[in-house]
Formats: sequence, structure tokens, C-alpha cells
Amino acid sequence: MKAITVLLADDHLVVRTGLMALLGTQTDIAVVAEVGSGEEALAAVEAFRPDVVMMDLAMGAGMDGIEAIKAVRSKVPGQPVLVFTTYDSDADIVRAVDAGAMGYLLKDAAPEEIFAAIRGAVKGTSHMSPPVASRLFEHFRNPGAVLTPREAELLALLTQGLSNRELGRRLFISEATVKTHLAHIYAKLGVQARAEAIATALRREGMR
Amino acid sequence: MKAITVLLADDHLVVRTGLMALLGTQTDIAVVAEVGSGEEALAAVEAFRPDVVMMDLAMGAGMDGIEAIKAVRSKVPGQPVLVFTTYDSDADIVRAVDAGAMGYLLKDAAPEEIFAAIRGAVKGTSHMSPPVASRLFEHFRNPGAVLTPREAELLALLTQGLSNRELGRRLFISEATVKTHLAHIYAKLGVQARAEAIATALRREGMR
DNA sequence: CCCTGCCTCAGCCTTTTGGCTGATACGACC
DNA sequence: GGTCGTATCAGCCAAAAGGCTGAGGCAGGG
Repeated sequence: MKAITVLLADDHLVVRTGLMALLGTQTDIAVVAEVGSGEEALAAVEAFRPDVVMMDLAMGAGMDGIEAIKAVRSKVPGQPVLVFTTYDSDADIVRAVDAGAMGYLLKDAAPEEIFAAIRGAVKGTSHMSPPVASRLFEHFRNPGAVLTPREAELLALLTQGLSNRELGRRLFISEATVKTHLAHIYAKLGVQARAEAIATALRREGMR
Repeated sequence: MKAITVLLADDHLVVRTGLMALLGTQTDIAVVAEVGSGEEALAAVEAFRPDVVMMDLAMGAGMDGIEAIKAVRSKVPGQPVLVFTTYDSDADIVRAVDAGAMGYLLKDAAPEEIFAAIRGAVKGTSHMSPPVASRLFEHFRNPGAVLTPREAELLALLTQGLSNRELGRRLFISEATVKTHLAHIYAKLGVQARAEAIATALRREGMR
């Protein structure tokens, strides 16, 4: 039986080393390359054509994990990519899934879970860590909470602490429009005021 | 020469595995135990009396890294503890240092840096990753920005998105007093408004 | 004992924010 | 060709937040 080939992309050497050691215990899984950035991952996918890519989402400077997933899958359509990260923020999960990730593992996952996800990925089975799955479920249970692109843009600036006037200047819209968007955002987030919206956005969505 | 004994405390199995693998390449460093929580770390320190403890700050549920450092050092005075974490928020660094940490390493540190920090720790030399050191320096360069206990308490609630009225109710003080504290907080943080204060606090201090 | 820092509070006035109602415009979809 | 979602804007009013000045109590240090 030919071993499943895996590419590791994570900016932390310690994590890559740990994964290599863990995956090394499995005879049917072989790490063929390890890289520390999204750009390198893209190149390595072309060079090695691994069966599965394990990708961290936070990768220091440059291309982030989500962009890397999109780039990889546009270059190699159908390439199975597993997200392997510390966080399980709503936004990250949703963005990863619609960037085409086959699975979403948390770094505190048990080794068996990791192995199972890799084996599943080559067969086209997707795997989510339980907390991730439940968040994703929540997300689709309440699709009313999906912000429009413009609203999301505004929220991002809002979390910088800008005033309505500033928001208007930055987005080239009137203060009246800013207020309209804000009202919609508050309703969707289920909050009463600006402060709460910022708190919610920063906590829930891992926006920083 | 007797090898330096090390205890690893980190809730991520992958990270522990990676560190074991990296440290295993050094003949003068021996990992004597690895644990996944602050409570276990405390027990392991007593049982193994390691030369150095490497401690993560974020450790899921239960005792966090800072508490664990304090507990370890109160049980074994002078025990060298190295913080090994992903983040370098101001608050974490300062709290770790005054909990008695001997050094502060980031997870993306080069292996040589990690080895050096461990070797230094047993000799009583403290080591900081460069970005950490510069933040610590900044912190002491501008001590005016130190919030009073009451202000910190208020800021914590502020980041929950509460209104002035709510803040007053929670802290059993009048809205007038809340405004006074807020004015001081804004001045110390160097911000103009509530929204900015929340953003700054959440981003800079890793309060969540 | 005085000074300083911290916590507490009041009043006054301006600016900002939020709630509401209503309106126009454009593109997609049926 | 109508409908829906999105984005844009206005005006009005009430509530909240912020700037300013002033002030009392209390603990700790010189």
C-alpha cells in the first residue's frame, strides 16, 4: 500500500516538528514536505503534489492561511486541504470552509483524530473537530446574522475605534449611511450599542 | 556532565511532541516529564524537581499559565520557569515577569534560541525573545500608562460593551464617577473615545 | 502635619450616537 | 416587469457619551 503523502504548512517550527513526529508513527502516512508560509506552501504543492495539505491559518506576515487555501485550490483544483489551527472563531471557520477546506482540526486534537482526518481527506470525507462542527452548525442555523460585504467592511473599521464621521470619510459615504449600516449591524449581531458591537466582533470573530 | 532536566507544560500535544523532538537533539538537555495543564505541572515539579520548567500561558480550562507560574514558584522558590507561548501581549508579558518567569519565548523562536534560553535559565540568566523584550522595555518607558486597580476593573467591564449606567450599577458608583474614571483611562491609553479604548484594550492586552 | 494619589460625586454644556420613518437607485432573479 | 436585497441618503428627536471645573474623603509617605 502506498503511503498518503502530506504537506505541512505552519509558521511554527515546533508545531511542524511535533506533527512530523506524530505522523511518523503511522506507516500509511508520509510527510513529504514542510513549509513555514503560504507562499512556500503554494510552491510545494506544485512540486510535490501531496495527497493532503495541512495548513495553519495564522502564518505571520504575508499570505494568510485562507488566501493560501484559495491559491492552492485554484492552482490544483480538488486538492484536499485540512486546516490545523489553534482557534475556532466563527469567521475563520466559515471562511476556511468556503475557501474549500476539507476539514478543520484544532491543535489540541488527539492524534487519532488527526490521523483519521488525513485518511478521510484523501477519500473525500471531511472532518471537523467537534467544537468547530458545532460552531459551523450554529452559523447555518442563523443565517440572518450574515453581514453584507459593506457591513463587514464597516465593522472592521468600527473595531479600530473610529467615529461615525471617520467611518464616513474612510468609506466615502455620508454619516447618514454609516448610521444605517450600523443599525443593521447591531441588529444582526444582536447588540444594543457600538461598544458592544466592537466587543462582540473582536471576541467572536478573532478580528485583530 | 549531567544533562539539564526540563519539564514541559503545554496543553497542545503537538507542541509538546515538537519540543521533545527538538530538545532531544541536544545531549545536554533531557525532558523528564510533560504535562497538559497547570495543575499537573505543579505536581510534576514536586515529583521531578526539574532544572527548568517550560510553561505555556494559555492552557485551556483550569489554572492558566500565570497562576501556574506563581503556584510553582511559591511551592519551589527559585524554580526557573520559561514562558513558551504564541502571544506577546503587554499584559501577559508583564504579568509573567512579575509572576517570576525567568524568560519569555515565542513559539516561532528558532531552536537555537530555545536551547540558549534553557541553558541560560539554569545559570540564572534570563532570556526574552526580541519582540518581547522591546514590549517590556516600552512598558517601563511609559509607566504613566499604568491604570489604577479601579480603572483596570472598569476597563475590563468596558470591553464587555457596557454603558456608563451599567458600569455604575456593576461597580456601585454613580455615573459621574464612571465618567471620571473613563476620562482618566482615555488619557492613559492615549485614545479619544470609548470605542477606541475597547479596541486598544482588546488588542493590546489580550483581555478576553 | 501636609502632600499626593486614588476614589468618589455634581453640574453644565457640546458632541456623538441611536431609533425612526421614508426615499432613491441599481442589479439579480423569477 | 415586478420583487428583493443592497447601498445610498435626509431629517428629526431622544439618549448617551465626553469635556470641563470644582470638590470632599481617605490612606500612605515624607
